This record gives sequence, C-alpha cells and structure tokens, in this order.
Amino acid sequence: MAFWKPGTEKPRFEEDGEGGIVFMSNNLASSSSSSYGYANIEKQRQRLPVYKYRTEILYLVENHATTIIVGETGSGKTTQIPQYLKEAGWAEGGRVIACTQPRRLAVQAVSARVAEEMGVNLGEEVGYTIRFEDHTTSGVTKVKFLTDGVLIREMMEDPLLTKYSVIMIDEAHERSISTDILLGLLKKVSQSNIVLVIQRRRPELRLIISSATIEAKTMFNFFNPSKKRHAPEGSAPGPKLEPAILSVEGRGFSVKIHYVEEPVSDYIRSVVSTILLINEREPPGDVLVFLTGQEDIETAIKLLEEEAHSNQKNSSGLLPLPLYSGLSRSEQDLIFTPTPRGKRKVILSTNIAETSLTLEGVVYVIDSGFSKQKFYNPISDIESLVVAPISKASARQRSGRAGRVRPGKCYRLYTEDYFLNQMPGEGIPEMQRSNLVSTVIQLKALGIDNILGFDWPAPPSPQAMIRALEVLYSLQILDDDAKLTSPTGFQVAELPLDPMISKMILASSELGCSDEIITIAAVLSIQSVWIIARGVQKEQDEAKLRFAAAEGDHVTFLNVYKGFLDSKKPSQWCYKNFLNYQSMKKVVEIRDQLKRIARRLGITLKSCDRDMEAVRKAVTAGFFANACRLEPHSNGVYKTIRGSEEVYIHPSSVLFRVNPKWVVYQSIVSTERQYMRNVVTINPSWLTEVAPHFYQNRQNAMSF
DNA sequence: GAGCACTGC
Repeated sequence: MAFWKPGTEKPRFEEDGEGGIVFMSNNLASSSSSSYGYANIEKQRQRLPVYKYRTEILYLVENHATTIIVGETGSGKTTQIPQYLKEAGWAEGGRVIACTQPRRLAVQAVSARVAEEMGVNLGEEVGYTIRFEDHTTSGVTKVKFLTDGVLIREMMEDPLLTKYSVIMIDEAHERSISTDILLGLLKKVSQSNIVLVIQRRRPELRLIISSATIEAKTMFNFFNPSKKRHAPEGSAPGPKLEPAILSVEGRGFSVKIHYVEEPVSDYIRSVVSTILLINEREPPGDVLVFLTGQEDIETAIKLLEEEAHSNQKNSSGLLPLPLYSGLSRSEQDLIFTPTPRGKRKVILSTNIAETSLTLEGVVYVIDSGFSKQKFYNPISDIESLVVAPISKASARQRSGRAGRVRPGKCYRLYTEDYFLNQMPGEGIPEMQRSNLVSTVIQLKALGIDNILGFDWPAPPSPQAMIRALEVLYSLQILDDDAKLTSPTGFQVAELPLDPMISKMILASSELGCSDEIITIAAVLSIQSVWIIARGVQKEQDEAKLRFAAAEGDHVTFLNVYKGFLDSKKPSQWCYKNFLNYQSMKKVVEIRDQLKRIARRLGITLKSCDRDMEAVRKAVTAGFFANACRLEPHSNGVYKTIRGSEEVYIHPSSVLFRVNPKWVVYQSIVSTERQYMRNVVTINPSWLTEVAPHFYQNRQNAMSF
C-alpha cells in the first residue's frame, strides 16, 4: 500500500509555483485489496476515479486550511473522501468529520451508502442529520452527513463548530443561499483575525470545498487571504492559508453535443420535432427533455399526442411523461418504472431532473436552453419567477444526464455560437436573486453585526440588504442599532421560518390563538397542500369549496388540517380531496416541531375556537407590510399599500373573484400579472393597531 | 383562471 500517512514525507506533485495552487499529476496508485471481509466493496471503492487521488487529497488536507476539490459527478468524491479522512485518523479523539449537502435526500442516500461500505449500522459510526431526523450517536458517530442548513443552525449553538475536525462542503457550485452563508462563515472561522486565535487553539480544523470546474477559481479567490492583511507564511504554526485546488475526473460516458444551426423561434415545437427525429433515427434509449415549467410541459405533451394521431410512424412507441415537483408521488413514480419493451420513455421535466433526481436509462437529452429562475426586486420587495436563459454550467449538467448508462447524445436547441460567445458561464448565485430577511436574521443570530460588511462569496446588492433591514426593523425584530430585539428578535431567530411567519406566531400568543396560528405557519412554510390536478381542475375546485372559508386561505387551511386529522384513512382522504398526502404529512411534522420550539420560547398553546378575528389579526401582525386595497370600480385590481404596485388575487385562492376590499397576502407570484398567494381578509384599522410605526405616515394612502 | 427547484430546532 503506497498511501501517504500524515506526518510522513510529501507525495509527488506538480506544482505551478504560484501561491499554492496544485494540480495533480495522474499517478495511478497500485490497486491492492484488503484481505478482510469486505473485499467486494473494497474493489468497488478502488475502481472509483477519486481513489487515485487518495494520497494527494490527504496530503493537501493536512497542509492547507482549505482544499478545493473539483470533481465531476460519478467521481466518488462524496462517498469516498469522508472515508479516506476517517481512515487517516481525522476522526480520532472524539472528533467528527462532517460532509454537507444542499438536499435532504442526498444526505440520506449518501450516508446510507457510506455506512454500507464501512460495514456499520447507519446512525452509529456513520450518521446523518436533516431537519426532523437526527440519526447520529454522540461520542460514536465519526462521519456525519448533514444539510448545510442544519450546519448553520449548529453554528448558532457552537459558532466554532468545535466537534468537527474536517468540514466538507459538497456541491458548492450550486451556490445556494445556505452554502454561501456557510462559506462566508467558515472563512471567518478559519481565517479572520479574531479567529486566528481559534486556529491556534484548534489547528486541526480543515475545510474541503467540493465544486464543479467552472466555479473553482471563484472559490480559490474567495478563500485566498489577501497578502496585505496577513503575516507572512511560516511565522505561525499550522496549515497554509492559501487553498489548494485538486481536480478529479468523473466517470460519465461521453455525450455527443448537437447544436441547431439557426436560432429556434419556438422551442416547444423544436422539442417535439427533435423527439420525433430521435425516435425515427436513433437506437432505443429514453429521452429527457428540459423545459421551463408545467405549462411548457403540457403543451409539448399535447403536441406529441396530436402527432401520434396524425402520424403514427414517427411517434410510435413514444411514452411521454411529465415531471415537476407539484406532481403527486405516484405520478412521479411513473418516471422510475422500467420502460416497457418496444417503448421509448420521453420524460419532459423542469429543472428538478438537473440536480434533484437522477434518471437511469436516459440516453438522449434535449435542452431548451431555458429555465424559470427566481429574481428579486428590492424596490418593490417582490420575488418573481422569470423564464431566463440557463448558464453554461447548467447546460453541461443537463447534457451530462445523457451519459450515465452508456454514451449518449445531447441536442441543444441553441446555436454553438450562442453557447460559446453569449451564454453566461455561471448562474447568478441565489443570494443575489432573493429576499434576504431570513439570511439577515441568521447572521444576526450568529452575532455578526456588520451585515453590510460581511465577506460573502457573492455579495448581495446594498439595496437588497437595506430592504431586509427595513423589513426586520418594521417587524420590531431589529432595533434602531440593527441589533436583535429582546425577546422578539431572539425568539424569531430560534424559529426555522420566514421572519414574517415567526412574528405571526409570536403575536398569536397574545391574541390567544397560537394553536390555530401554528397550524397556519406549518402550511405556509411548505409549497402547497393541493396537488396539481391535470384535467380535473373543476373537480378540484369543487373539493376546495368544501373547505373554503369566507375569511380567506389561512382559515381554509385550518379546515383542511382538521379534516386531515379527522380522516380515518388519510391517504385516501387526501386523494379524494385533491390534497397532497406527502405535503400534509410534512405539515404535521413541521407543526410538531414548531409546537416544541414555541413551548421552549414560553408561548402558551391556546385555541381561540371559532374566533377567526383573532387569527386574522395575528396574520396581520406578521404580514402587515403585504396589505392591499381593492381599487374602486376595478375588476379585481388591488394596489399594495406600501408601493402602490398593481396586484391580483391568485386564481388558486378561495378569495379569487370574491375580491374583498382589504387583504394581506403571504407572497406574490409574478408571471404575466402579479398574483397574491394565500390571501386573508382584514379590517384596515388593524394595520395601524399592529404596526403603527409602519403605517403612521401612510394614512393618506389608506384613506379608510 | 394558474404554480422552477431546494431548505431550516
């Protein structure tokens, strides 16, 4: 065995001589298998591309505070690197190796795999933590997988993350808000002047950032300390502060890329004709199509079905299947059933298949070049979903989905010139496209006072920051000095919710309706309780009417929840009422969690029985900034009180076409119009009652 | 008359 062990001589490298960036030579390690019981698993592990770099990875981690590992999918880095670290002794002496993932499902899947490879029970030596599920054993767990959101929460208790020896941030290229917060915090922990003290106290803390090629340089620059601010290398003991970069190839099959010669004017029609072309000319293999949303997907399926009627030859054997998050579990499961003999599955998907779901059997990918992306306008404080061109990084990710089982083909419905010269290299980090109230609260709770000066991988706009501070100030979560108020601010930071929802819960304590409001809070913090009923909208509307409350959606949710609890067979009951059973189970789970936290915060759980005015007042106390008034003599046009934006009640709301004079909404979805989602009627006098500081200067605008 | 995708003590 030629593995390098910490403390011995340096292994062979190619160095570029520039500030510590190290690119690895591809020296193959000799393959030797252990003679113990897990020979088979050992062999499999050794066949992974990352295995060749084991020695180098351990060397770099030993000698650099931060190691950036660039690896394509299939390299095995996620499952292997934590094991290498453990084998090299990083988990000795009660220390823990952490590996974060952006998604819960990935955490569960990866930890199960690693436990199996190590021949241990999941939850013991290898464990995982996600919201609601802690499968770790204190003092026993040595390798721990967790979502990056959970690690941020852990930092609120233990800002220096003292129990960890190595923290691996996986999938950092996705640049989710949580990942970016973590990167900013970890840089602070491992490098800043204050924490240099900590580095001396625990010189063993190491970071591994795992990222796709395209983002590696960004990560390097972010973690490379400015030379001016730091003492010269060698004056302090411990690892080098300059990050190391190591590149690991993947194990995907080759994918041949096809471009269109001329830009297409209608990508849905192009998708359909490309599917027919593949079906006519290419050998068997499933097709995965990336479109922007449900509407695109349904249009494309309709066109395919029309084609099947008029031209049986080209479209014979095609099995079109939609895939997007709003589908029920059973509809999504159709995607994973084996393709029937002589058939060709055509999966028409949103971005969900880009990262969150892996589909086996896909050989052909069709990339429309677009996706729906979230954007935030700090002036109007409105987040919207906009169809926008994807980045090169996304395009590569999409085409890679064709090469998982054998060499594949990807048809890009844009020109090569566009890809090379116009397509942006990377997407805009989520941090720069979002409302930041939750982010600001989290940083404040971590004791970071200078939010505007925080060192982000991608700093958000000052306007967005200032807007978030304003909103938190108006909610009395921050005081005049932008510090957390006591107790409100600290309580809000404890609750894993949007601060407006948290404020609503705190208000309900005084209004005597916390029992109802906690249910509402749980429903508001998931996507939707309703399934997306294709072709049966009428039936769903009728089902909704059975729960509908004149007061609005929030009160309707209380009726839905009550019905769910009272039902004998909840899954059938949900199906009958066009409700998403998975979502309802999640509501129950979140509600339990909120109940526990509320109890700890000293909120007494109290029901207001039929007093829906208390419930509406509590909602107003959290969402007063989202108050709207119906324009007189208009057909359902509302104006926001704050910004006089023109908005409409969303057709999914029980108040659609009812158009009460005064409402508050939870959020806006901005498509062709700006629609208010989750709307409740209010009495405008409550606005000045619950938020006098916010409304005292707006009396004229309100004129009630 | 309409909903990209994730996530959190």
